[in-house]
Amino acid sequence: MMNSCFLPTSKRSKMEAELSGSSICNNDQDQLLKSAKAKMGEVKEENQKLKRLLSQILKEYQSLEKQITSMGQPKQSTTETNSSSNNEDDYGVKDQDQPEMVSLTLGSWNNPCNKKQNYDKKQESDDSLNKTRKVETGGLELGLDYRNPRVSTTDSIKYSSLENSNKVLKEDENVDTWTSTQDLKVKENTNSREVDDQEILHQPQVKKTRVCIRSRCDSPTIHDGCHWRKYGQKIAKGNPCPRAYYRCTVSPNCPVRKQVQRCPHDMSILITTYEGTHNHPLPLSATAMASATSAAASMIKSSTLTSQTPTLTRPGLTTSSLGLHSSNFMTTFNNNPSLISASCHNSHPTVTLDLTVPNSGFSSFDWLSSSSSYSSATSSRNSSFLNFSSSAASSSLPSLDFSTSSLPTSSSWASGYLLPYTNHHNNNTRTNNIYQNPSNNNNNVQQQQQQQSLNETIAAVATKAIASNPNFQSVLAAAISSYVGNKANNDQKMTSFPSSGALQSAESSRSLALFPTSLPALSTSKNNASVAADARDNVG
DNA sequence: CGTGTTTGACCCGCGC
DNA sequence: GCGCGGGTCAAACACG
Repeated sequence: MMNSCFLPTSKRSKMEAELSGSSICNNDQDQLLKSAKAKMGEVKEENQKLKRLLSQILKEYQSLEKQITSMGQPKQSTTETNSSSNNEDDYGVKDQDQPEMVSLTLGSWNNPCNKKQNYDKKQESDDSLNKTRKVETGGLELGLDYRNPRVSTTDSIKYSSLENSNKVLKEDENVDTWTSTQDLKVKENTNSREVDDQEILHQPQVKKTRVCIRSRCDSPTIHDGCHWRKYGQKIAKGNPCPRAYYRCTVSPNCPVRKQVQRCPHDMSILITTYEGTHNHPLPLSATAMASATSAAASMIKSSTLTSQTPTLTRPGLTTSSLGLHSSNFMTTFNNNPSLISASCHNSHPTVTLDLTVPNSGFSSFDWLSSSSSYSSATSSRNSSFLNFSSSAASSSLPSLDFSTSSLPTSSSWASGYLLPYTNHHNNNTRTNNIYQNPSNNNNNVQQQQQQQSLNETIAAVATKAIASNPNFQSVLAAAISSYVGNKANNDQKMTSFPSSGALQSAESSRSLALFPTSLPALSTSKNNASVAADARDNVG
């Protein structure tokens, strides 16, 4: 803004001339321009392909939707779905009164039939003693549950059901690598991936998967959209800071626990450890965190990211050998080995997502809506959101917000609505955000051009990252779910992307801000490989 | 009065 | 078997 306003006229005109292409360029510049134009063309082409893909999947979704609503026993088709659809009584709210819920689950205990028993402490104890938990209860589940009460009260669809194949569900089960059960050994293993899994299975019994998130946070705890009740506090050995124990109180029987502790070496770092799987739908505001944690677990599961985890990762299985994981998203993690890692503490497989690493893809994981900030939220910041922002220059991921509607109090979560990127978010504190407020007085044409170019570049990068992800189709499905729900909800909650870009063209005026957090989180299925491969090829 | 927090006691798994 | 440490319970307390 400064540079364009206060540049000498001659220099400015020269720059403008260069931008407009009227100046005499040497061959290099010419080639650069040509290559840039070619890339722009590729991006546009990619946009069209994505758009077609999206519409195709949307059709698929709608047809499935019709099938499910027409089915007499809709729940039978979603036997792998978590128990959210049966939890109506837990909330005392009928489906039709509930806001749409997206349930991201991570961990085990996904057997809805034995849910109550599973959460019973004694039962858990028995399970741990038996050491022969069944696959259904001991497996690590990663699922997305979409509930749209306006369509049907029983259309709780696991995202993978969109894959239109039972094989997918089977594959998803087999993806579990951290189950301790011996039963898995009995399973027929016919492909190489399962052979890899076998190596994992030989490790000693492991407990529930934990996801540890390290983030810089001043408030006592990060706000992740769920409602927690503190039930204990301990001084852990080796750390002068007390460790607080929380349990999820969104549902009375929810087994999810959370531990919060300050890093002994850096008090500004808050270490939050999640354990267990929510047995209830999560508000969208909570799915952000669930996405992040699931993403970590998913990525750890699908490839070797660090050398710190010889027992939990798959030897010999690298991103290149996976082939399909060579996205920018993966690159982001691979370039920051400390960003995500897996370890095993007290037989708990633990995924650590370090959001304090500078210049990472998630360099500033801002939980602006910390519990302490809710009560003091002003009108200018009544929208709670978390932000996976990144440095535009160094990151492979664009800055995108995963926003939700405002939450009324610190002790209650409200129904979250997916609110795509809005500029007013940037007016607050994040000055390094690559998207600038267009209402800035210093804007001029050149800056707008640069902004647009930057946005397009970012969109291209995002598109590439998205398209090259094997979970692309699932993400699209999730996005569609979000889209469908929001469409029926209130279009006024949706705002358009600030500038033209791939995402915008992919879904008319709606940007899919869901992508950044849900990308790696939604699926462990390998069946998206073909889609991802196609997309990657298209991206080039 | 309902809800959430604090804190000492207790339980249990693990290592020696 | 014993001690240690992590995790949980539950009564007392605080707060709106």
